Amino acid sequence: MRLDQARIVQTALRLLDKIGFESLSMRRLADELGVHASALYWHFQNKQALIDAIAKAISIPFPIDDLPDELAWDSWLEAIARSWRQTMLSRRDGALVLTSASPQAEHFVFMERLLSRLIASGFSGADAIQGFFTVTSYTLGSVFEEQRGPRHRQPRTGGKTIKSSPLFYASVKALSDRNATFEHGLQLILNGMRADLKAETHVQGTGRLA
Amino acid sequence: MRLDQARIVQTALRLLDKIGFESLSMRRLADELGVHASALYWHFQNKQALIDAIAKAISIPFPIDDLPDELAWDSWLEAIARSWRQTMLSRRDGALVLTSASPQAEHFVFMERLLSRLIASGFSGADAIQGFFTVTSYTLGSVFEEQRGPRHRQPRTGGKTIKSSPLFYASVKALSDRNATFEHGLQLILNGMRADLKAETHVQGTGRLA
DNA sequence: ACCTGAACACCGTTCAAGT
DNA sequence: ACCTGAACACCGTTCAAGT
Repeated sequence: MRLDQARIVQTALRLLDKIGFESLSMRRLADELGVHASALYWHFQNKQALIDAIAKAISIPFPIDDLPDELAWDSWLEAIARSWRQTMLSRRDGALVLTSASPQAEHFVFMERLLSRLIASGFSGADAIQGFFTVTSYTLGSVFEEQRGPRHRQPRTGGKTIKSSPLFYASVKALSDRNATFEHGLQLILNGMRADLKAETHVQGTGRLA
Repeated sequence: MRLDQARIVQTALRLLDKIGFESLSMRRLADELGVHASALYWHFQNKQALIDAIAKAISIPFPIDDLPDELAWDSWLEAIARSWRQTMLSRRDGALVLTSASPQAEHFVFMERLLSRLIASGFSGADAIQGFFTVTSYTLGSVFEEQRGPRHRQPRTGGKTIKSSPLFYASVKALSDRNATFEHGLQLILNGMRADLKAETHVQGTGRLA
């Protein structure tokens, strides 16, 4: 069976879910394909190029055409945040994969559309960018914490931690619904942006890039 | 010159700033110390233990005793977010180092104090935890993006990106003041929490862990 | 065109042996 | 007690050689 980029990437995705990103090596992947590691370098320039291809394969296409201009700006931000989060959650160590990959040109196209949409809604250019940065930082950090290995979640202080940290252990329960937790934080940020928008439109009416 | 944990960690920090976390290997560190890599295993059980020690050495002690109960809850959150951010920014790849390390028991003590402070201010247990989670996720994601290598920041579409992404390139300028950008996003979240707090106290007066 | 096989310069970790 | 030196099972990447 002959190799090609698609088959390599598919096998890499299967392997990623099985052994995790840290263990995903060119040699291990080649083994899985019944081939020598050097064979992969005919199809990909190096490991980085393979990672980029994996990231692209994982990425849910941004719903850019499904978002009409009539849709409220906060619905746009919600859609992009959820879409990116689902992309990262779709595979083991997805956040790590995406941040290890080179940025995809597609993201910049989408960002452009989003920023102009926010500015059209009354945000100043600076506030639009700040809001976008805040939402993406939060989304990235949130998935990162969600995907941390189980080893990283437990403190090493033994049994007495439970007694001395009742609020923390109650919080583990409270945060068990990951989706609801993410949505709550997202709304916190959007509420802050709504307040900014109100102040913005009341003071100067229209927003230009500062 | 004899080895000890302190000298190893200090050298590791110097090396970290010079070559970055990905290149920081036991063998490279041993070279820097004029010793064989195996010698390090007398002082640390394995690389993970060394990383934990590095993370601890980097961490600014949380200003837990400098924060009186009289201080407003949002000042508490601001202080913890800034302190953690400064810790991560203090060294090259600091965010990566901190997330690669095992959680420090000290953090849980601090979190406990913070949550009880938020609840005492009128938040429900659930809202206190959600707010804390949102702030920490945002802070982590924010520093992560800030510390990404220069290679990761440029799209590979050549020169025409500038023309097709004017808003994006304006945003690069707008986000140049990293501290101000971080503070703005932090205030977005805190504003959202303030709105939640108002609704909370108006409805039920006092907050208990839900 | 596409893959093998050997090689190079690396990893983390273990362990007998030295001092 | 503390370190050396060799070894084991790994890495990413290159390149001549095979088909």
